[in-house]
Amino acid sequence: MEPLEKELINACKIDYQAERNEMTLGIRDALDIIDGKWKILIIGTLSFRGKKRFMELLREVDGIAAKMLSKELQELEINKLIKRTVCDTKPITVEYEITPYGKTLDKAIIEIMKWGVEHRRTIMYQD
Amino acid sequence: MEPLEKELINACKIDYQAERNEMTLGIRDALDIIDGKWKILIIGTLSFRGKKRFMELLREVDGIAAKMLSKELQELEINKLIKRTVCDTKPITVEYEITPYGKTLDKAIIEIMKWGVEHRRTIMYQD
DNA sequence: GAAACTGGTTTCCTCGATGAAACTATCTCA
DNA sequence: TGAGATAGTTTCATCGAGGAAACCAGTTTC
Repeated sequence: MEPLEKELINACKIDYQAERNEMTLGIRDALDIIDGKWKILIIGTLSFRGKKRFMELLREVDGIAAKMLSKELQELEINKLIKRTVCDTKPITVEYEITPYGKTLDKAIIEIMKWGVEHRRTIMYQD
Repeated sequence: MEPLEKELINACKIDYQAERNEMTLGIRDALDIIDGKWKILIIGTLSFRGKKRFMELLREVDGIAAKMLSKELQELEINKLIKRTVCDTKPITVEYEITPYGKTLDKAIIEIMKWGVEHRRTIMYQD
């Protein structure tokens, strides 16, 4: 095994019995949940900008269609990453907020975002 | 703006002029590149297990079809995340390896993997 | 009474992602 | 001479992601 892979496994606090297979499965599982164009943006919005109502999300997550937003929110709720609350206001409003479990994704999202921002700058200033 | 978002922007070393918009675009750009079921697995394999030949990748990235692998490798090469080298052996072999630029994705991949592994354990031991 | 806002659902459609399997071409070894 | 390994490409088919727009139901305002 590559020294680097050992280091990585260590970083992941994965016992050596588990190793590669569990890492691969881990990536797969994570991708199943955060897959697609929208989920990370939705989670990021709720996690870093606080709770939002449906229409607010529709406006803030640029370009998403109502159907997609609705579907993605349902999936995120099933996976316990966000919480949906119907408020007894008139007209009724619905609030979506990140759960403590959803917050555990912060680190990963921040790393993706940091890389993306750097990448975008790299591309813009080359050529 | 939420205090958390300020913190985040700080963490991203993004100047305050850029803020939200650049963060959103960053996530989008990152997703464009690492999107799909396979790219992170391929990059991870090359980054943590060292250079591989086509057939080795076909065997190690479980479940991928030759056509997909071929296509994904081309895209990753275009984005300068991996390097393709034709070796003058008989029969000719082709080596794929991660580039220094590709290595900059390590942190993000590790965070995704760590989350995925934890998530997998959470799911397995609940119920 | 009509329009506008809330939070969705439903229907219809298209296009691209992905898979399976066959095919190409070169080289080696038995 | 032909099987098997190298690294793909090509063809055909399917299925689901995602978008556009209409619709629904309740409330409130004009």
